[in-house]
Amino acid sequence: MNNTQLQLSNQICFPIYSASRLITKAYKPYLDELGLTYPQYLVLLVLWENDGLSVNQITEKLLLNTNTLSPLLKRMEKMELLQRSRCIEDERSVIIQLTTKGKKLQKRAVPIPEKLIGELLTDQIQMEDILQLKDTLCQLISAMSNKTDHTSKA
Amino acid sequence: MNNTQLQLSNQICFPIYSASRLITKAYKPYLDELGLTYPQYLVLLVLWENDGLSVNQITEKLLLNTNTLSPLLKRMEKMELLQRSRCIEDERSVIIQLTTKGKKLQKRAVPIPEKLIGELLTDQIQMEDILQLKDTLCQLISAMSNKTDHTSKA
DNA sequence: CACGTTTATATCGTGCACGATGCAAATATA
DNA sequence: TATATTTGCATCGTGCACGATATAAACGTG
Repeated sequence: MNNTQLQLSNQICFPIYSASRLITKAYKPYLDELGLTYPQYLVLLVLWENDGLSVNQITEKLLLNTNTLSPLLKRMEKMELLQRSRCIEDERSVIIQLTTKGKKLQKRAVPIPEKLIGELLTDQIQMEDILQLKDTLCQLISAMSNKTDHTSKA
Repeated sequence: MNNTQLQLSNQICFPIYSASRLITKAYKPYLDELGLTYPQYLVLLVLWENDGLSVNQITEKLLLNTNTLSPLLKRMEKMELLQRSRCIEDERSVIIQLTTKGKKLQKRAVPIPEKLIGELLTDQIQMEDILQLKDTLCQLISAMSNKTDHTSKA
């Protein structure tokens, strides 16, 4: 059986999966300097942009579930990057707020995106390609994220 | 501080990361029927195309390390999808061979890629966009995978 | 042929992802 | 206002990913 459909080289999903892993790996040396993992960096990006969000609001922005974010946020609290506190108006909600240490980290994170882009660009890949890649991916994401909710219930 | 660079919406890596997770999730219902995870499915894609490869040869095709594949292959052996055996010429190598059960699964996997593509296509995203997406990603991957070797050594 | 080096694989520890489930606060409905 | 339902978050178990390390086989060099 020689199924063209099943050849690895013809799969669209495998390049996305591999690229995601390789890019996370490319981030690592820069994030290591800040003592962060890639998902932790994503949480900080959200909070730097908008501090004091609830756990649920962060799950919506990152398309992650609470069962991923809860332990992640606890680790970040232990690292003294942020503080978790129950919302007064709604005791179910947990509000995440940056500590001074968490806020200060932003300045050191500023140069990272530019460095990463620099590593991605080659003779073959121009900035224009990257932007188009991003555009297509975002359309894919919005098409797919409609189909799944982000609670951890089936 | 209002850093455009650090806005989540301006990151190229976040869409790749999210798309990868969402696509794996889209595969899940189909792979559940076969009792497979997405990485296990990838291993089978490789073996269906070329049975009897060594662990190292599989790591090269999937850009994964042995410390990821070793336990994964052991689980698949326990599932009776494949067999692991030391190579006779070189006792260091482990040869992976599909069992009858592993080979039979291919027939049930054939319709999966087409179904997935069907879910990705919308008014906004045509087949042409998907193919270009794949092309750019593959160039990114080849650019990045040159920078890292796939052993688990630093 | 001894011995240092490389190569192929495995093990360990940590941190995601995520389905399933639990629980308490808030809300809706009878 | 009791009770059922929904909502927000947490916990648990399993399976990746991956850096660090270990181990044995193969290889290279004197």
